[in-house]
Amino acid sequence: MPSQPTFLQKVELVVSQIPAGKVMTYGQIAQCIGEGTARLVGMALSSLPTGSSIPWHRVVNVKGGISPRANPQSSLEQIQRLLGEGLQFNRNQELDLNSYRFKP
DNA sequence: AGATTGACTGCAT
DNA sequence: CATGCAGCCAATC
Repeated sequence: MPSQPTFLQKVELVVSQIPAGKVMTYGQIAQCIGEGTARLVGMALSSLPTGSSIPWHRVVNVKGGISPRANPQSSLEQIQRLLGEGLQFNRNQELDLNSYRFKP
């Protein structure tokens, strides 16, 4: 009998619901879960193991861009994956949330 | 067990 | 418009 789901697992559940070509902000995910805050979402994703089946690359900050992180190589990978899904970055290296934000 | 950290966000200056 | 600070709370040491 499994124990109660951790916050991390709740985040994984919501993130896995994001369709390709769309993105969600940290705060939006926290609100969708109904518990925690944007920071907790970011921390949860930081603890995800490499090769996770979770589309964590579809999670961006409220600006539609990639937040600065401990491992810059990972942010680059996130951009590459989003480009591969057909999203387009503007000259500020940010996405247009008015078009790409996933609205449940 | 308690202290520190951090992939955020909004408001103030 | 840029920069600073406070609040949020699980995960980690």
